[in-house]
Amino acid sequence: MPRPPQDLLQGTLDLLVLKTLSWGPAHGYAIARWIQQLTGQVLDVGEGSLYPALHRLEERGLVKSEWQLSPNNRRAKFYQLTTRGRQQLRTETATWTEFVDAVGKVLRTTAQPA
Amino acid sequence: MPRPPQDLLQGTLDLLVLKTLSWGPAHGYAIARWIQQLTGQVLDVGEGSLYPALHRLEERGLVKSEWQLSPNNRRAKFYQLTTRGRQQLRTETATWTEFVDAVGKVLRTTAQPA
DNA sequence: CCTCATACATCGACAGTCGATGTATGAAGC
DNA sequence: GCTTCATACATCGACTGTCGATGTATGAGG
Repeated sequence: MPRPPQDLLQGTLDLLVLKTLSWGPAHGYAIARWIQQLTGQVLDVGEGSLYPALHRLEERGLVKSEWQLSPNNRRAKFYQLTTRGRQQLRTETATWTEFVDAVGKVLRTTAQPA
Repeated sequence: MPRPPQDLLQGTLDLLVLKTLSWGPAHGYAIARWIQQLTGQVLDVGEGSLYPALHRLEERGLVKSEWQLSPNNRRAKFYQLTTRGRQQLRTETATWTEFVDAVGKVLRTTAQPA
């Protein structure tokens, strides 16, 4: 029997990155900004977490990278989802939802189970 | 500026345990069962994670323990929330909600932010 | 008796986060 | 020109928590 939710605990970053990339190719810095901005500062992705995550994802073949020039004319490594990455995004989203529901069930229970 | 959500990633277990104990005193084994049962096997709290967590919580003064006899006449250490633990439960629940909302915001966004 | 479920606990391997730090470069102001 | 700032990459070590395995003990049930 699988036990994926636990992996989810520290796997949220991967999910977030994958999702962000589903909007289109982006480089690390932009990914961090978008997440931060979108969540109103609630989520703060440190670069020390982000870059390793990106490398991890690339090694797993979920994203691929390419050096390009950013809009402001600076050298940047753009990441984009692969087909497998898109697939992974779907399954990880589902797992996340399942996990949140499960925690929610516990939090919403007011009486001790039988 | 605080950055609690990240701590939440591996802090979910604490929250779950705190919540479970809010239903009344319980021993470790029962806590694991309840969580597992309530979530329909989705969440599986390993004993190698649970006991350290319990000890951690006790050291932080959020729960206190007492040896007692379980219903089936077996020696067991019963944990119960302290006042500070109840407080902590409230704040951690709020943080969790905030975190889930934040992730949800990212997951529900379909277009690239400005 | 013998086995099973209960119930505690610890251990080492592993992985991921975090803050600090380092580098480089284009843009913008003076 | 010069300095400063934001962009953009990256790595490092310390720390923490999870996980699976393992160990012990004991009451209940056949």
